[in-house]
Amino acid sequence: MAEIVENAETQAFVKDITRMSVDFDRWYTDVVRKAELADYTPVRGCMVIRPYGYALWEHIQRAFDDMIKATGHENWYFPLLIPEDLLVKEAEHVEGFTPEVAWVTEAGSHGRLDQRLAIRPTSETIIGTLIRRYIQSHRDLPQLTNQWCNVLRWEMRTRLFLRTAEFLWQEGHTFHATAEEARREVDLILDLYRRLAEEWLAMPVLPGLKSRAETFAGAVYTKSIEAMMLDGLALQAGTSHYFGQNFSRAYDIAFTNRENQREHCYSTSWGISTRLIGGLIMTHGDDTGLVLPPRVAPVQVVVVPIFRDGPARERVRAAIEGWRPEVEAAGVRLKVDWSEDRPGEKYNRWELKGVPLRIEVGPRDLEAGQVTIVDRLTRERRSLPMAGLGPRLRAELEDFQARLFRRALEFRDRHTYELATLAEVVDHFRRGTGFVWAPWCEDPACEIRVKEETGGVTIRNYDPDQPATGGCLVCGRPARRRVVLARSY
RNA sequence: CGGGGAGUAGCGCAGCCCGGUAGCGCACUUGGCUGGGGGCCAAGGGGUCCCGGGUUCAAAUCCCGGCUCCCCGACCA
Repeated sequence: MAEIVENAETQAFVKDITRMSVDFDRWYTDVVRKAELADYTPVRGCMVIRPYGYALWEHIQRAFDDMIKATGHENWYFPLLIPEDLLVKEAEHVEGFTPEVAWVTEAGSHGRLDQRLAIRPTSETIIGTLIRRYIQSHRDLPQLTNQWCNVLRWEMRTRLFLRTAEFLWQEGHTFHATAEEARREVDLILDLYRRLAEEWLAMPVLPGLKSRAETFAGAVYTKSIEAMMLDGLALQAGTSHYFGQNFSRAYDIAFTNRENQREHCYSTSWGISTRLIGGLIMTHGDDTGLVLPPRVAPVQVVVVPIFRDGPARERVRAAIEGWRPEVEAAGVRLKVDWSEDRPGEKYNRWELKGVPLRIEVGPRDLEAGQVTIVDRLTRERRSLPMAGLGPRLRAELEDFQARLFRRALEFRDRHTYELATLAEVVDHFRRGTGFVWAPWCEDPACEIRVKEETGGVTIRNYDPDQPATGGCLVCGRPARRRVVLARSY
């Protein structure tokens, strides 16, 4: 287990959450439930996403949706149900997914269906089938489609956000006239994912290529972004796949090129899901609960009014209403907590919910013409003048976002190692976690060997442009790749 | 999907062995005192004891089946 931020102060504050150092998995579940992000339901693997969690998703969604719109992509909606004969056309793809596909076999008074219908585990097959109608000429390309939807995969072990049977995601599916252009699309999206993770979620990631063993079913290659969680495990936070003509051949998605010849399209697909929320929690959280990056926090600044009696309450209210419009005009998502709870309870509740900044406004502040501001990371109290609060809070939030990213990056760096041999790797993962860079010859047998000897450590990904030096950690033959190894979610 | 544990008020749990009026803490409601880090006093409300069968005069308790959650091992965004 990685080191955990813990001191007497934090211990005194938290009664509701299992401490990270005691049980990381329970800590995670406690945070998800106590922060009111999500909860269990009567159906295994299906969760209810509560308003605070859904608001988080909406901010992530908005950020990424804007990015893909700006790069020419369009949103569609494709059906939930996929006829069996259609699903099974791409052999490798089917083989990869059938173990976790759920089927609709009968319907109401209709009784048994002639052909069972799959509930989409992903939509390559249905989208391919439908999109071919709209592609005739190279002039119809590229088709840059995306949809925001739910999918269902019958998972064995489930965890809130990280691996649920039903989850929300975005799946992009694009069709191109040339391999070159499709490959560029895969890289473009991977970079948008990197930016979403780093700039919005303050979550540092390693973009790279997946090994053959970890490649998506039916893909020529898969690229991913990999993040490090606070327990040192890797989280695959987004994937972007290049299919070449695999799907286009299976589903006959073709166009007439400039030479008047019929040619199959080159396609890609890519996705991020509500899993990102799990990643967010495990990247920034602490023993007192969530810590949210301002750019996606549903509430960026919470205001706790302090007063003793009616008149004092009124003065505090007037002061807050005085600067509130300016703050909101500055684009700050502000919440004033007028609930009847005591201030201490409010502090704890909003810290648990990860709100970046808290403002306290009481009689002492009014006299001084200031507010008290407390930071979720440092818990330091400072005073800010009421005048000019809008721009000032904007700046504070930007600073908070930057500090959060820096903190996560430093954590990752502290838990990243460079090792040369299998023996060292086995020894390392016997005692700890984290990322380990190591040289690899690219032989799948060596990859399997690593997984077996370490009990589950896998190659997360690698930079295909980066040269490797030395000998393979397993067989000693000249290395072709410098790969990152980790246990993963 | 195999091995282990759990499900009783919103939450955390006791009661179950040894069948007989369903309990405790927190939360909740009302009133008062309070209010800058989870406050105090008083009075209240709240239960398909996970679901379905069985045994019994009688089941939270015993038996059988199922569902969900947690932990440990094989597949996965």
